[in-house]
Amino acid sequence: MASAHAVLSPSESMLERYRKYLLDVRGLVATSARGYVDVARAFAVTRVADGELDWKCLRPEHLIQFVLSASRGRSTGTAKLTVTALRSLLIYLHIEGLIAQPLDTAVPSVAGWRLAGLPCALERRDVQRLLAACDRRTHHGQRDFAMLMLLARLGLRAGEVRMLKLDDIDWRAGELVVRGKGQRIERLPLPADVGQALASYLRRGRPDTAQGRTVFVRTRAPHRALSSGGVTEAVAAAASRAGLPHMGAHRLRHTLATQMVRSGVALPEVAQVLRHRRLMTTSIYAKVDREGLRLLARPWPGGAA
DNA sequence: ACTACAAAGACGGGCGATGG
DNA sequence: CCATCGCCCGTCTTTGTAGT
Repeated sequence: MASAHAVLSPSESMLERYRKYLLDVRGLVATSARGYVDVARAFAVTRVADGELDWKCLRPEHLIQFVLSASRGRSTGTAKLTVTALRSLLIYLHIEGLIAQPLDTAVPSVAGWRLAGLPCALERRDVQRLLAACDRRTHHGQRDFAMLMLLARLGLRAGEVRMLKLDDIDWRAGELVVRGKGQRIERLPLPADVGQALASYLRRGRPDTAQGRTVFVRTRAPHRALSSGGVTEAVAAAASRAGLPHMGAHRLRHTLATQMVRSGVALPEVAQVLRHRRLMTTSIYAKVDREGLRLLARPWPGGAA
């Protein structure tokens, strides 16, 4: 990281302007802008000649070359991000007058089929094992148990657990304010057992010296809010203690959705719990359900079974 | 039903506070 | 004082929304 006094290289100062454009003009959130700038940086190094950025000699084949080399051995999703970010950069360069033509249409498209894989849910007893793997006699266990309850019973995302504020819990109404993906804010009913886990952590597990108003803080000093890896880490550690395969926090969200569909809950209701805006997003779990039924139906009457 | 765009989450590697 | 492990960072992957 360059210090405040160091002179930024030509590409770093261009990238910094690009980042500001993404945030201020395009209105992206910081995490998205970061991903775009990362791609732009990788592209910029291919354009450096004699320590200067050279856009004049840029040709469509250079774009194709870059996408191919950046995507080799990567997932289709990553290739798509590369393409999207590269187009965004080319539009920016054109706006800045650095390239004469908006070359974004010269970037090749990436074919990709969504919903190809199936998210795999945990069995009910495995969720119980995961929860039981938290030693609730310790502060650490109190915290992890409360976080796991939010993930497993309410289907929150890891980031939503991390961002939860003390004031987001409405004990009287039995509701929870959730700050979701895309800067959305919604209220969710707070089941009694989840509320109990939270209350127990707040009374006995959360250090008095905790900084700020976030519910969950680091178990070790400084007792500040967890960063993005913290929640994932707690799930992974519990899975390891329970002797379950490695998993992250999102597995619990999948599990809740799949269990709801399997027990016959209507899709719009599942979508409401997951806070999906489009039913199409939820319908992946309907597919899971059909796959499950197909497996059950495999020993066809009259067959070998 | 497709692609593009956006904003997450997962994960390996390594740092450093902490408690022995 | 030093080994441990919870946590952070960077990179890659996955999930979610919108437009056509």
